[in-house]
Parts: sequence; C-alpha cells; structure tokens
Amino acid sequence: MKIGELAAATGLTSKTIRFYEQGGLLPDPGRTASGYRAYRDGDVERLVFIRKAKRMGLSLAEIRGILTLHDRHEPTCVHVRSLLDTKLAQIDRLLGDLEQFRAELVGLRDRTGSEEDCGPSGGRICSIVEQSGLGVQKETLAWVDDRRNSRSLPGT
Amino acid sequence: MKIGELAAATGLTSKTIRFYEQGGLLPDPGRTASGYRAYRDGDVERLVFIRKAKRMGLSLAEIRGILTLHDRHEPTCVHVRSLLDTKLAQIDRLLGDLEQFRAELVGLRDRTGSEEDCGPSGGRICSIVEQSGLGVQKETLAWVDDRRNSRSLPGT
DNA sequence: GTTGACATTCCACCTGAATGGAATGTTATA
DNA sequence: TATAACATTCCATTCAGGTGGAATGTCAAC
Repeated sequence: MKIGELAAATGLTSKTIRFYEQGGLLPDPGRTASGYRAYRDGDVERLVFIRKAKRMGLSLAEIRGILTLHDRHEPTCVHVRSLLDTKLAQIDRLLGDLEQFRAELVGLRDRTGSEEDCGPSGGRICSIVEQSGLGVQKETLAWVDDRRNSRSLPGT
Repeated sequence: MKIGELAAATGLTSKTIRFYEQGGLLPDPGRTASGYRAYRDGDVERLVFIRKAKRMGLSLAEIRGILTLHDRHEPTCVHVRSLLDTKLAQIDRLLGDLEQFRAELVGLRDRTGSEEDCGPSGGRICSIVEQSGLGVQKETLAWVDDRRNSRSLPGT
C-alpha cells in the first residue's frame, strides 16, 4: 500500500501521515525499490487508533506514549485509564472556571455602561471594561479564544 | 516616563509593551533626544485597559478594535456589549460540549477494557480507545488541550 | 514518448501572544 | 572613568498540529 492509499483508507492526508511518522507515531515503513513508502494492513489500524485517540482528546505525545507501550508489548489499558482520569479532572476544573467566568461576563454585560462613559465626550475608553474586576484563571480564557479560532478538536 | 517605568506601573514587561505597540495597540510614543520611548500618564491607563480587556477574554485584535473606535472618538460600549454577547454564546456552546464530552469520557473510562485486550497477548492496541466512538466537536478538545498546556488565560 | 497522477525531500509558514538573545547605544552612580 | 542598569533594533523561538509549495523522481496509460 502506498501512502496515498493509506491516506484514503484512513481519512488523513499523505502530509499528515508523514508528519506522524516524523513525530514517532508510526514506525519506519518499508520502501519499494523506487523509494516509495510501503505500508501494510496493520498500519491502517494504527492510524485509525491514532484518530480515535485524538478524538478522545489525547495529544500526539500522549498517543505516542500509548503506542510505545504497545510496541514494547506492555499493557496499555491501565495507562490509558489514568490519562482519562487526568483529562476528566482537567475538564471538571474547566467547567467550574467557565461557569464562574460566564456569570462574571453576564454581570459585566448587564451593567449599564452608558455611551457617555465610552463615547466621544467621555474620558474613559470603555466603562464596561474599566469597571471589570474579573477573577477568571488564565487557562480558562485560552479555551474561549481557541473556540473562537475554531482550532484543533480532534476532527473526523 | 521610560518603557521600564511604564512596565513597572502596569505589571507588563518592556518586551510586551513594544509588542503591543508593534501590533497597533499603542500609538507611537514620542522619543527622547537619545531615542528612548517617552510615555505619558495616559499610556498607563491605556495599558491597564488592555490588561483588563484581556482578562475579560478579549483577544488583542478585539481590543485593538475597541481602541480604534475610541481613538476615532466613536462610542465603544455598544461594540463591547456585542463582543461580550458573542463571547457568552461561545462559552455556552463550549459548556454544553464539555459536559457531553465529560459524560463520554466517563463512560469510556468505566468500560472495563481488560489487560488481555491491551497487553502483550492481545491483538489490539487499547480496547478503551478502540471501543470509543466519541462525538465531541473539534473545538471542544482544543480547550482541554490548552488547559493541559496551561496557556494564555489573561493573567494578572 | 509524453502527459498526468502520484511519490520523494526539504524548508517555510500558519494560528496568538509573547519571550529570548545578540549586538549596540545611553544614562546614572560610585 | 568604569561599571551597572537600562534602552534600542532585529531576528529567532516557543507551544501543537499540521499545511503549502518547490524541485525532483516514478509509474501507468495512451
């Protein structure tokens, strides 16, 4: 199987597959006489595994850790469960922070902030902003930003 | 006021202040005879404004938009309220997605996934991962990742 | 034998918000 | 006058997960 066929079989691009190989997620495939990467059926499963793990919110580094265990013939489930526990704890913290942040934003939005405070005649830049004393944690805001930029949730 | 004093007065670094100027958030300050940036008191307030706006979850681009309105002597509050509405809608969507994602991860973690499935003797890489059919949205996972990396929530 | 679809490597670029460091210039104090 | 503390510009680097493109090579069909 050549890289384009593997890409078609897994829904990834050839570029991405080379990138994964380069990042240690895929072993060196053999080469044909002319230098093309030659994949076997097992490689499809490995890539499908990677895709699923990404959809679970695991980073490539975490996935590489799982695959390394597997390649050493060590059990992976215990490790994966602890990764999931960590991820759940992160999500719980995030949920709490986001709810608090949401409440603070609602309060700010509904504080009146007249146009005289903010406009041509007012001395301030924007009283909505200037009256704010938000206590949200750094990490929480990053996620809101990322949502805005529609970044990397593990796609298809 | 030189850049270091402005940095001390606002809690930012000189590097960050130059970066903001470069990104169009600060007007060209004057220079002293020897080429040092010469700030005035209003610049402290502008930077404090930027800091507060960042803590509200606004990006530098969004903040630049507000400051541009202000600099043109147009009112900002209406604009800021609509930014906050957008941000609230993003947060609400994120909260929903995260709760769904959380429930899916809990289900996965608690599915037994024996070590025979994942370990030396099993054919699979990890049945926890392989049994997963998560339906989480792309953006949701990015936030979890970002939390892991402890990125850019608008600090102090 | 030539055209087109695929493959290779390598290097640059994207997102955002800075940060690090080199090379150089200025200012205040001992 | 030397030395430290600050300033300047400019370029590279960080984080993750890729994507884009150029230059070149291979293979199958017509």
